[in-house]
Amino acid sequence: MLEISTIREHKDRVVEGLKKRNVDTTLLELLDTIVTTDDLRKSTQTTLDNLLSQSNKMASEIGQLFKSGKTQEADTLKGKVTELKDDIKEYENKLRSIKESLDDMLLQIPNVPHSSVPAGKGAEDNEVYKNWGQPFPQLMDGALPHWELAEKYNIISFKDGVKLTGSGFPVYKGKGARLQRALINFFLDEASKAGFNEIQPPLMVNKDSARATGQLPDKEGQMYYVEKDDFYLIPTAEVPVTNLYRDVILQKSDFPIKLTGYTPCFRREAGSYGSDVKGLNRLHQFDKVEIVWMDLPDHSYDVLMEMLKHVEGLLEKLELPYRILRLCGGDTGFNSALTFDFETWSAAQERWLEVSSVSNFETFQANRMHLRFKDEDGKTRLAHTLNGSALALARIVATLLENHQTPSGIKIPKALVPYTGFDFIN
RNA sequence: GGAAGAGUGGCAGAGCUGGUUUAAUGCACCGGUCUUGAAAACCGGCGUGGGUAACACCACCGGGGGUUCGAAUCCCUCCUCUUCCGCCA
Repeated sequence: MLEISTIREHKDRVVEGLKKRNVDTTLLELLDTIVTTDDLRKSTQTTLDNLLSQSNKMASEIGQLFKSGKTQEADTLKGKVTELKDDIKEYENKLRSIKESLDDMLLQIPNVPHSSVPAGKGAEDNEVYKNWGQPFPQLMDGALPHWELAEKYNIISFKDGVKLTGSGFPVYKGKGARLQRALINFFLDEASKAGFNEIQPPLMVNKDSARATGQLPDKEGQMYYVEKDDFYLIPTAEVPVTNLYRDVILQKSDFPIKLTGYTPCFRREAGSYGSDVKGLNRLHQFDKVEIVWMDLPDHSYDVLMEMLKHVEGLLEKLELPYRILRLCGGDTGFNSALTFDFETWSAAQERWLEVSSVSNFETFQANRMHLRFKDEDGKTRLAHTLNGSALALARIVATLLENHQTPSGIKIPKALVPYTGFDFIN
């Protein structure tokens, strides 16, 4: 959520930024409405405060009168306060509805993109920031897509997943299961080496948490919901891990806060279809190691670069060709100011698969979460939050299988062998 | 799941027979005096948000709602914690 002060003081910058997102012009008009509604909020609040002040004063006068036995005077004063109460009720209601509509409006405004973000509508306008591992390794004749490899070597069963639960819930078996576990441990170890503190969070969160990181209200339909207890299954570790710092005021010396966590991720993926959902490409449950970083505002873009380096290192150790995209305005997530997507080349499918998304939210998320720190002058200011996948398992497994296949089986990258305990799947 | 008790400012801890306490006091923390320096002592400051040029002022005593002229204090409800019982990895 943007701060109203930002909209007030830097409206030009906000408008310019939102234009890069290719948003509807009504959204730009909303900015003015927000400011005028906020003015109304202030004046209504002031009126209400004055009424409350009067009523407070009278109430304590009544107390004094009772004490000194002047019951009659007290009673007449009571009548006066009762009259005030109608006004107070009225202004309280007015204020509440103003605040609600103000909130509704603010929730519609996405983050302002960073100056480096190119304008654009969608994926076709993203900028290739870096390529690695090209030209692509040539696959042998008769190379198979990962879902066929999975079946051939009996390491992943989509069919059994359907039987147990439904589509999008694969079952990993034997070396497939072992490969999953190896990747999780590899990613967690690499994150630990890079100074991220490992967290094992709950896999369900309450509404407050889902709201704070921005899943609610906009992405409600994407989450599995446990009605009886009012919990949501997490769509990413970002939600519980970031929420550790909800409603927290830090000291400057507490930074940097670097966290990592492995969790399964649950996504309903309503409306997805076609080749998109084939095999491991898009699942309802997948494993992911997430890194979350909170820091001072003036560090956050250095931090973003450091996070990129970390993810690059992982992909290179897994010997997977990848590219990094700087997302254009239209493709950048609602909460993000700057996002880099990592895509690995799925050789057999001949398409790119997104395996990581690294973003700087600046104060957008912190504002909603109330994550702040004390500045030197004693003022509380919003911190910056960032996060990224490091990495998302299922698609990594997909490209790993496809890219490292040989006529006799699948070769495990050297860096992973200590974790799998085998170097070949056949 | 059942029963009882409890949730107060960074921590500890009063207040809880409703009105000079609209949050005492102690510790911690920050500034000052004193000191060669430090400690001690003393003086002052010391929560969050709204609001103001700055004050004033307003809101917040687990969350939400209610009673009352007035609620940390009474009532309802939810959440959490502790203890006991039940169940159980």
